[in-house]
Amino acid sequence: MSIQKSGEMYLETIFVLQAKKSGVRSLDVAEHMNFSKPSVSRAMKLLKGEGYIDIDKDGFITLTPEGNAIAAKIYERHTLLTQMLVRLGVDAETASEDACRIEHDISDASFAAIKAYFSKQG
Amino acid sequence: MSIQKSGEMYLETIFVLQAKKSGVRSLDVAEHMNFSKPSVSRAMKLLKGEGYIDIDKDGFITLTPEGNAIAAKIYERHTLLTQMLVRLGVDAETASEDACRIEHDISDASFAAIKAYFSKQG
DNA sequence: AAGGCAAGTTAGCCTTTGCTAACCAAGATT
DNA sequence: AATCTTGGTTAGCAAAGGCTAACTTGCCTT
Repeated sequence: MSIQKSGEMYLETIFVLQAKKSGVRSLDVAEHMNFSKPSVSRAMKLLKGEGYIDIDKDGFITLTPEGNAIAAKIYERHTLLTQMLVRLGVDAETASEDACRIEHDISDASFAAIKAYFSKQG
Repeated sequence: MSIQKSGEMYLETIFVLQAKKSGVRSLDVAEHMNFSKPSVSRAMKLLKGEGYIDIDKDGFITLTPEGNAIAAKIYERHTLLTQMLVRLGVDAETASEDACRIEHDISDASFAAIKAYFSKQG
């Protein structure tokens, strides 16, 4: 079966952490998401098995091209949906929290429509 | 713990069915949602235990005031989110499917903001 | 060398929520 | 009366995805 919401969240987190620091490990992901080490450990094993990430012998995680594509897509959604909500008057924190859920739920078509609408004006 | 997404979906379905026919039973819900009878049976037991629905001796289901409040809220979200997406150019079916997921995820604040924006103009 | 810390893994539990198989109970039909 | 159909329930499985407890491993320090 295809990737799940939780998988998308993990990939997005890795993506974000990679942008700020060099060398992302399981523990960084756990801290950032507020999950336990074993939860992340299992998730990483699955994501690796599905070909979305690589883990080197020292435990450093990198996104494969497939993993990166998903992460980047979700991250773009997160950013744009947050912006949209903020523009409509929602406070930044709430906007980000809501975006974090919607980003996994919305179809490509709907996201494209929202993006088009809120890009060209506001 | 508070009501779950799945609970919201069941309540919304009962709400919708109530609007079209008099006397909603478990089986109607199952058919409408494409779920098995036992799944719905269990869900109804839970919703009843939580005070969201009543079930009479003949199996007819009615929403309690609390259940109705949730159902109406979710249904309003569904309707308005669908409308919004359609207005942005998404086809009706996709819009409805996406709305069906987003309706459970969004905060009151964000929904209010979207509603205000898309009500006053277009 | 011996102990201590940091990162990860293993084992196994729990909840949610779908499912099937099989059963029960009540009316309707033959 | 005997059977069939309808609606519902019971029992128990499965997957996803969180958790804790406890172990391993490797390094670092004393």
